[in-house]
This record gives sequence, C-alpha cells and structure tokens, in this order.
Amino acid sequence: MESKIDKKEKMNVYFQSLLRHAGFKATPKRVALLEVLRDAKSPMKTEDILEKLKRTPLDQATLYRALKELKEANIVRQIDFEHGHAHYELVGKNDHHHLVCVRCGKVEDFTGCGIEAIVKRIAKQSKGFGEITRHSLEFFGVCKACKKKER
Amino acid sequence: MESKIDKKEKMNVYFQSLLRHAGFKATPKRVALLEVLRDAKSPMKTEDILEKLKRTPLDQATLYRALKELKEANIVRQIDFEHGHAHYELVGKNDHHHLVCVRCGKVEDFTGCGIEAIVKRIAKQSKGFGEITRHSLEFFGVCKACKKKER
DNA sequence: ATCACTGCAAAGTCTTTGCAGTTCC
DNA sequence: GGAACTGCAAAGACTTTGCAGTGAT
Repeated sequence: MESKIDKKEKMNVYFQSLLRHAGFKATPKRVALLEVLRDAKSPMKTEDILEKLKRTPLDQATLYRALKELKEANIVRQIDFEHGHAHYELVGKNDHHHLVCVRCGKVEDFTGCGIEAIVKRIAKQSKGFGEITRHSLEFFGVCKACKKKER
Repeated sequence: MESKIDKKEKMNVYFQSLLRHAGFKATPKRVALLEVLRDAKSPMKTEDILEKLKRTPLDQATLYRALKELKEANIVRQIDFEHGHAHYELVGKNDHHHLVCVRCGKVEDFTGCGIEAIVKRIAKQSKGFGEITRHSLEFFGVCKACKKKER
C-alpha cells in the first residue's frame, strides 16, 4: 500500500508544479480539486466535486472561479452532456470523447475516434476560419441496461 | 415576387401538416416559430427568436415549452455553442455541423463531415451501448476577421 | 508585502412550473 | 367539448460578482 501513498504524494507535487507553471498559486484546495478530477472515472458536475471535497470544503464560487481559470489554462476541459449543467474533466489525451445514455446519464469513454483528419479538412475548406483550436464531440444513445428495461 | 409569397404560403401549409403529423396542434404561434427558425441563417437563441416574433408576441414560457416538445419530436435541434445558453435550429440535413468563433461568436455551417463511419465504428466497439441515436459536433476556433484584429 | 485565492452573500441569467384562461380540432 | 396551447407570475437551477479577509511566494 505504500506505493499507492507514494503515488498520491508524487501527484501532489505534480499538480503543484502544474499549477505554478501555469501562473497559479499551488493552494491545497486547487491541488485537491485536481486530485478529485484525476480520480473521477468520468467528467464530474460541480455538485459532485463539492461533495468529494467535503474534507477540504470549498465554496461554490471559489470552485467556479478555479474551474474557469483552469479551463483557460487548458488544464481542465468543460463538457456538455445536455444535462442542464456543465461537466469537467482533466485534460489528458486529446482524442477522447464520450457516449452518453439519454435515459440514465451513464457515460462511457471512447478513445481513438480519428477525427483529426476531419478537423484538418474542415480547416482547409472553410472560407472564414483560419484556425480551429478545439472541437466538441459527444455521442448520445441508449445504453444496453436501459434498452433492456424498455418493454 | 408572387412566387416568394406562394412559397411562404406553401411553407405554412407544410409546417401545419408537420405539426399535425407529430401530434401537435397547428397553432399560428407554432407555425410562426418554425418560420423564424426556417429563415435563420444560423441556430438562434431564444432572445432572438422572441425578437423576431414581435409581430405575433410569444411568451418565453410558451417558447421554451414549444421548443422542448419540438425537440422531442425531432423537428427542432438544440445546439450548444458554449455561449451560456442554448441555440435552436430546424432539423434539416443530418450531416451538418458548425464552426464557432470563440471571440465574436460568428457561426459558419459545415456540411459533409463524414462522421457516420466513426459513429458506426464506435457503436460496434462499445460494450455498454447498443444504439447511438445522435451526436454533437461543433468546432471552435478564431475566425479570420478576429485573427486580423489580433495585434 | 503583495497579489492571488477564498468565503459569504447577493445578484444574474437561462429555463421551468403552476394555474387560470383561450384556442384548435 | 376536451385536450392542447398560451400568458402571467413565480420559482428553480446553475453560474457569476462584489467585497472583505486570508494565505502563498
């Protein structure tokens, strides 16, 4: 179990340095926030982030401010699952999207979608845009569990 | 100019029949709403829809209710440009997405992105999802006009 | 010591709901 | 006539802002 502790410690240092390099102060709360996002299995909504941070309570205003700045620094990504509120995840690999169940909200990751070629083609074909920096791509459907309950 | 009038008249009839076939009543307000969306050059926010409908004033609650039902009937599509509010457009061709300028909000259409192959592959590879009904795909960048103003 | 960060309370924006009255079929 | 639609007012959900105090470098 020592290795697990070590890992967490190392990650703290990593997040501290990540924050400092982006021009932020490496406060315990921001490090804790990044740890929560790191440990999430899918993008989180603010309510769940605050719940997870109950040991280092964080004000919602502070959370929203931190998330906004982390987004601008490209450390955190905001995602819209059409649930009426935003979800957030750490920026990791780029080619990484989601399948969302429209019934139960379940989210499954999908990597390697190979959309880069499309992005390149669009950038070339577009008359008004010279630069495409980012794209949103989420898939919506019905998961097998919900499909089963159908009848 | 008569042909233009004819077209509008025909479209009224078309929208009326569209509404009725979907199980709605073909009220003048709903037809007018669909006409506004039809005439839009890019997806509209509710504020602009209400402004366009000033000749047949529509309550915002009624608008939101109508849009919700039209979405469920797959007559209207809701789109997220990350502007803090939803945009709506008529469902037309399916393979149709947008380039959004993150500075000025300008929207350019893009057709023929060819994502169907990706969707098929994802549906096949996914363990938990048997059915993918829809996807969101928007591109964000900086338009040439904003790029010019940069220095 | 300074400037970023934080909490608290309030406000802001977009969207939804309850209910009574109206309109379409 | 009845179910769907509408307007009005209020509430609800999510997010942002102002300001005074705290903490990291």
